[in-house]
Amino acid sequence: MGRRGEHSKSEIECMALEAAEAIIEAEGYDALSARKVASAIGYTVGSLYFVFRNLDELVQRINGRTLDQLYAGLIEALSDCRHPQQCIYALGGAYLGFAARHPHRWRMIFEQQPRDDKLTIEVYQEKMDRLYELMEIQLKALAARPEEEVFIATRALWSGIQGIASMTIGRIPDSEEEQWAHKLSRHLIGHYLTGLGTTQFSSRVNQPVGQLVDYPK
Amino acid sequence: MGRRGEHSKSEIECMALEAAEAIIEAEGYDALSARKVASAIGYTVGSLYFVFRNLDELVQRINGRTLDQLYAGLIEALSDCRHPQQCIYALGGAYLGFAARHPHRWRMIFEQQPRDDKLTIEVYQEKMDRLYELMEIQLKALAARPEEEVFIATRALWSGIQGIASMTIGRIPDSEEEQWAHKLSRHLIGHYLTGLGTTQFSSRVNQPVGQLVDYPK
DNA sequence: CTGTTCAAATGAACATCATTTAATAAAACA
DNA sequence: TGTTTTATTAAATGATGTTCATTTGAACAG
Repeated sequence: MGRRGEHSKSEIECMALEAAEAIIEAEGYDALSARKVASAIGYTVGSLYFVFRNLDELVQRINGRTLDQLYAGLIEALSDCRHPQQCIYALGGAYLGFAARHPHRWRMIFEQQPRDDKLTIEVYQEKMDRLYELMEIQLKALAARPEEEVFIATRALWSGIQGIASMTIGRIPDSEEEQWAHKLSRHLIGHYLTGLGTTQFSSRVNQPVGQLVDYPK
Repeated sequence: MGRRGEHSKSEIECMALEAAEAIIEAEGYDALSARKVASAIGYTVGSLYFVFRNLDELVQRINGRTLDQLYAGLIEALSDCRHPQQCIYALGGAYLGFAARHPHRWRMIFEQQPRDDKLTIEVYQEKMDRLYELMEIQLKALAARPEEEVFIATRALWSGIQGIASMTIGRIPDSEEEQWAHKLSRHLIGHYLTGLGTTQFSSRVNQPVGQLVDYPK
């Protein structure tokens, strides 16, 4: 039972975040409850509300930390690659690897719904932009393009990888699932970049078999 | 107050599903509750459990219906296109349109987590495969490729579109968001298909500026 | 018309949840 | 030592999903 002054406010905060993360990692988001977190750190529910405004805030804090860890993982992955294209593959692989290793926490980022609070969303968005930026840098290095196009390409590519993760990565870690995710990722990135490359000079030099028709503007 | 024998079991089931869909569409998944559905159809909670095993089952039934509607929308979209590539754009556009028009029900499909019941998941998977198939047909028509590659391409492309939807479509309908989603979709599909087309004959005829390096097998 | 049957429908009960708040106890300070 | 402050708790509130004993009313038997 947390004795008076045994832990500072920020210590309790940290303990709570770690306990909550452990619960989520082990049993999933639905298993998270204020009482469970409180008892895990040796306090009662009320104390949690002394530190966090509500459970939503706790979840958003965890999401922030998860995004930070993800960012660190991507940075780490970039140290193993040289050429921009290699780096893009590395980013995709690192993202999928993280999602596969921490499926519950990763899903939580996208499944939480903030009822109010635009402020926290801004911090959130900032962390997301940081992730985007890593891809943007590689795309810029790959080919000189108008800023607008790089912006779009970045979002399209990240979205594609995110989609692969969300369609293939289940609730419990499964190495076969992850392999499949990586395969899809390499396929999508590979062909997308090839397409980006060919349209650099001319958008329709190579008409494939079948009738390739331009999308109506 | 539902009088004795006023509605058959399947009628109540249908009423409940429609009421629940209306609640979700209007207030989101979190606003759904057994009591709310029951009172909406003029019955009490207990009666709901006479028809559905639990709320999870009701949600899965709704998801099934949503997937059916989505499928119908995609079929509809295919009637407006001629060439395979046009059709692929149309599929992507129809998917994003549906997600934008019914954000809550669309999200529910991916956010629900089945604790048990592999049986319902099979029906579920079957409906998903039907969606995949629509894309698969177009890809096959676009270019003759090994079956395995078409299989992968189908999943990669759908995943990409799904990712775009999940990253851009928020909780409340917003036409600007939807426009942005469509833009990303056209971009991703366009370059991906171009890439797929160029690699049909040779995988590296057009080396872009910057160093294009093959992904290590 | 009366009594019995039986499934449909109910509403209360249970356990759990997030959140609030009045009470308390310990530390800090006078 | 007495007062103030505040960290901490326990209990209360109202909502949730789910269960179940009870009731109700329609259909049928005599």
